[in-house]
Amino acid sequence: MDLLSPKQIEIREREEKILLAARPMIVREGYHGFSMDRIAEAVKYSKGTIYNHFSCKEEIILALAAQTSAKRVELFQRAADYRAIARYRMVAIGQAAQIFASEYTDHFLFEEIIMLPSVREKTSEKRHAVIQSCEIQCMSIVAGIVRDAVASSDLVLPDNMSPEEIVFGLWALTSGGYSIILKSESLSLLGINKPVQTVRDHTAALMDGYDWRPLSKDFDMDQVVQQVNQKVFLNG
Amino acid sequence: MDLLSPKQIEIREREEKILLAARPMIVREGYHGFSMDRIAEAVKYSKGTIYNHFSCKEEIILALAAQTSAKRVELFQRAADYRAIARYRMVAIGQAAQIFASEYTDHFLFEEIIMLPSVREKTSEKRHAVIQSCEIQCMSIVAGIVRDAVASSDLVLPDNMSPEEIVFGLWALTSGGYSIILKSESLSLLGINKPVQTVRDHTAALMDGYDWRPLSKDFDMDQVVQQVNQKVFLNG
DNA sequence: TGCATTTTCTGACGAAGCGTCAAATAACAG
DNA sequence: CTGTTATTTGACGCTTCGTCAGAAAATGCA
Repeated sequence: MDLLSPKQIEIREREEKILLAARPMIVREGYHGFSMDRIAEAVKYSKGTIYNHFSCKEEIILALAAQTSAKRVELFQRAADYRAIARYRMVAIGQAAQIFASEYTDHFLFEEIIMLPSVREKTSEKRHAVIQSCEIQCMSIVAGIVRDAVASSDLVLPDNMSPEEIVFGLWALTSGGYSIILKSESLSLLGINKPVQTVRDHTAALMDGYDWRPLSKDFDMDQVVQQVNQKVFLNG
Repeated sequence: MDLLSPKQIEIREREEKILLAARPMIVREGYHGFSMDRIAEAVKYSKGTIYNHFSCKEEIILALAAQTSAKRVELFQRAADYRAIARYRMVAIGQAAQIFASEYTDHFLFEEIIMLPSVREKTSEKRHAVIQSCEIQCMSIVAGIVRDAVASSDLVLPDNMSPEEIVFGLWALTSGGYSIILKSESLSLLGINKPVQTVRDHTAALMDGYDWRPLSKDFDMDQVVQQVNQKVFLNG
């Protein structure tokens, strides 16, 4: 049963085509290098037609960010479905975040652009809501794991702290870490040589700080990571 | 003894005047709202003269970010000079970061703009180096406190982890946290109501995770924060 | 099929901003 | 006072954005 008319399908496909052409342009030439005229030329449609799909060039970047946001939810869901104790599933979430960061580097560029207030103002609230919903989904996936840990007494929440607030800390640490890694080329100059490993160590330390069992000294982290890569993400 | 000729002083003053006019314009109207023509009009100099000072409009934003970066170093230095055990001085650093985030909200906007690759390419390496040097100073100030903690046996570094790598974790957590607070308007929707407090709790948990003495359960955090605000930052 | 109506597409156009540079002005030196 | 150098100016060329009147295509109907 076709829910979409042929016309709608054509529109969808063209939208896809535009995004497909835009992505490498933005990555290669940055926010300023890419222009609507050049996209129009690349996809062989007139500028007016492009503007029928996207009300401004920022809207295209927003759509690209929405695409990658959805990918992250997928990765997180895969990680959360790993059949293991809560603490190990958190390792899987950490791996998901790392895979996302290395696989979809673009996303961070797009995100920074669309979050600039001047860009945000002129872009559709609706598409922002899509991204926000992905954010909420990721949050609730991870908060679910925290709840499981509490239910099985691996973790006792501090007074006045919700599972979501625990997740907020890990989120801040991870996103902050990767954002510094991408921005600051001087990390090795500062004495940090394996930043990705260091981020992982810190997330472990943070969970240890909340006394989340098993503590990281009480299990073989490398082995769990390897296990997760094999069973969850089918790598190696 | 005058090291600067009257002419040089005039140039300095004009530069200051330009930056002073630009800052609120950028904050109010964002990266796109502000233009060189409008700045020129505001300071009553011609566009050509503005371009004698700053090679492009992005360079102005870079200069503004450099100003605030220096302010952060000041705050961190003040915090590090607090005469107390290392762990309490870390509380002071946390307060410095919080004061910086609330006092110089602009900085985060400027930083995001200048870090965009397309912006970075066209701005002076020299001014970027100034900002990087501020970053290195902050890092070494905090790493110094970590070293003090190690020296007085309050902290034992994990194998293969340097003081700088410890700082990296706290830096990631704090900057990531404040960046989420600024960007994501949906935090309360996600169940996080006092995010600043939560960031503080997480930094404490992270240090607890490394078993940095005294553990946060073994001293009165609120009291130390209050003490720091009074003695170091002269507030309250 | 042929014609009317609606939808979609097009690219020329106005507006605005960037960065330049030849000419005007000011500063200075003799 | 005049010749030389340094600084300032704003008009100009160029690029890009986003629009919109008219062209082209699709659709409906007799």
